[in-house]
Order: sequence, then C-alpha cells, then structure tokens
Amino acid sequence: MNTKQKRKLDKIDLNILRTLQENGRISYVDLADIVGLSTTPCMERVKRLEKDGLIQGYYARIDPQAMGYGMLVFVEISLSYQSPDAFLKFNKAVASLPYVLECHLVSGDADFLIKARIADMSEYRALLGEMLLTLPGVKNSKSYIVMEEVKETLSLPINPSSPRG
Amino acid sequence: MNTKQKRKLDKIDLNILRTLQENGRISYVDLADIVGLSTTPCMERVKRLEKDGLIQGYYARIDPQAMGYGMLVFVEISLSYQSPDAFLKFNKAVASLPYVLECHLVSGDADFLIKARIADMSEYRALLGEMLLTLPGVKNSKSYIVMEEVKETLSLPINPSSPRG
DNA sequence: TTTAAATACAAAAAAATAATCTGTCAAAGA
DNA sequence: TCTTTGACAGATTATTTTTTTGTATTTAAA
Repeated sequence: MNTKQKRKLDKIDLNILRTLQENGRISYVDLADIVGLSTTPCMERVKRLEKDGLIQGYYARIDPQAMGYGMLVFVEISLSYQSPDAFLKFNKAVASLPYVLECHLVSGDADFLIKARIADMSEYRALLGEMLLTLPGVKNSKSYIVMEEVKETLSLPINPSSPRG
Repeated sequence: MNTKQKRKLDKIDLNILRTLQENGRISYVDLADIVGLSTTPCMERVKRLEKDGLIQGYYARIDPQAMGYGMLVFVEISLSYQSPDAFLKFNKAVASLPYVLECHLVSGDADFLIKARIADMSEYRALLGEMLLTLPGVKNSKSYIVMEEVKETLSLPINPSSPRG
C-alpha cells in the first residue's frame, strides 16, 4: 500500500494540512506558530506527512487567462469498445495531452470526462477534432463550454473529525 | 482590470512560472539557479508575478483518500428558471458548500457542472438530496461517478511561445 | 549626441528561517 | 521500577530570504 499511515493523524496534523492546503509557501516558523508548536516538531510532522504521502506536492496556481488559456471546457467521451485494453490505450493517450488538465473514467452516460483549457474556439476545435476524437476507440463526444467559473479550489474540508474513513 | 501586465513576460518569467507551477515550495536560490539568474532579480520577478496576479497562490495538494474523501463525483444541475437572479442565488449557495471543489456555469444540456469529493455513497446521497437538489431553482441533476482518476493536474502548458493571447 | 531616469542585474551584508543537535518529559511496556 | 520510545522545546549551525549597494544597459528627454 502506498498510503501507509503508521500513526493516526491528530488535531495538530490536520491543522497543518489545512493550513498548507491554503498557503503552500508558509514558513515553518509561521506554521508552527499557527498550530501551537515550536518549529522542530512542526517541521518533523510536515516531513512525515510528505513522506507518508498525505502531502502530495506543492503547486503554484498560475492565472490561465494570462497564459493564453481563456477557454475552459469539459468533454464527455464515449468509447466504441469498453474493453480493458481500449480503456488502457485511451488513458495513456489522453494523459499525455498537454491541454487536458483532468481526465476521469466515469460511470453514467459517457465513459470519460475530460477537463481542458485552451485559448479559444479554434483551439477547441483543434483539440476536439485533431486530438480527442482521433484517440483510439472514440465513438462520440459532448462538450460543456464553461461560461463562468463559479468556484474552483483544491481545498478539501479538513476539520477535527477528518479523516472519517 | 485585475490582470494588468505592465511588462511583457519574457522567457525567464515563463520559466519561473513553469517551475513554480510544479514545485511551489522551491527556494529562491534553487529557482534562481534553474532560470539562470542570481537570487535578487529572481525574487523580484516572483514578487512582481504575484503582485500582478499571474501567480494566484501556492497550495499543497492533500491526498483526498487519506482525508476520507474516497469518492469523486461530477454533477450536472439544471435550473428551472434561467434568470440572472436565479443564477446569482445558485452561485452563492453552491460556492459555500465545502464538498464542492468546483462549480461552473456551462453551456450545453445542463446549467451547472459541479465537482465534489465525498466519503462514500451515503455522503453522496446526502450531498445530492440535502444540499444540491434543495438549492434555489434546481430542476434536475445527472451524476457522473468517477471510477478512476486518469489524470488530474493544475499545470498549464507553458512554453516559450506562451502566452498566445 | 549627451544627459538623466529607469530598469535589470550581481554581489555583499543583514535578517530570518530551515535544519540539526541536545536534553527533558511523559507514556508504554518489560 | 526501569527501560524504551516518541514528542517536544531550546540552542546551534547552515541556509535562505531580504535588503542594500553598485554597475551596466536601456529609454526618454535635453
């Protein structure tokens, strides 16, 4: 197993996670202050949380608009054959597409749900026509073009009762 | 305007953004080394990129599974009335729901597309029945339950030709 | 063309933080 | 009780961040 937690997460650990989740570049000094520890044990906890895989990485969020990705779109994809091999091939192909930020295998009407950022309509057409629809085994697609991003966050609700699993 | 770029982004800026996007906690010393500057101008650039809104924040990614959010679901929501007021009310209500990580106003069959993480089926039922479907003006919904997360990243493709806008 | 102002940079110095080390305390088990 | 283990604070050292200083280059005005 990858996520082996030898020790249970206590309130302080959850506080650390909650804080880093919102402020990934906070100093250990400030973090220690927030969670009520001195820096040494605070840092030890962070390192352990990283090692145990609870903290999966630190990322800066870059303004998509400013990078020329003014358009956000979700695309449903259905495959002709739902064989394991077809799924595997599709997975591999789609994961390497740079515009594709997310791809999920879903139950329901479609087979895959893809989230992609592109510059504009012409790039969207290119993405769909030249990249997605030409992937192995694709039958059809349906797109949801985002008109307004109401909410977008990575932050999970972390409170004293988490984790609940 | 919020994203006022007084200066155009050069190759070094893009390199900084690309690096921070993947490693949000890198030190300025190391970052400067990567982009080929000394620490002072490197840090000045980062500060400016933050001030100008190109860097929107730094975030640690926490393992959802370990936090008790083993289930990922996308929910399409249609409203009965597509009035601006109805949208506004729905926006406000859904943005405050903790399980909802994303909510987008979309064109296409549905009105909103929501991404939510919950613990399990019973929490999903509660989310749908007690939170989403009781929001003002909701007509109906359709869910895509994620069986496998093929790809999930925040990283935009940033190369020397970006931004292209 | 020359001068002045602005910008970007490197290098050095100061301040702050990260990382390591040491010792104490408390809990768990022999 | 004694020992071991784990978590912690405080001190120390190493490293990084931040500020300061000075230089080179560019831009705009004289």
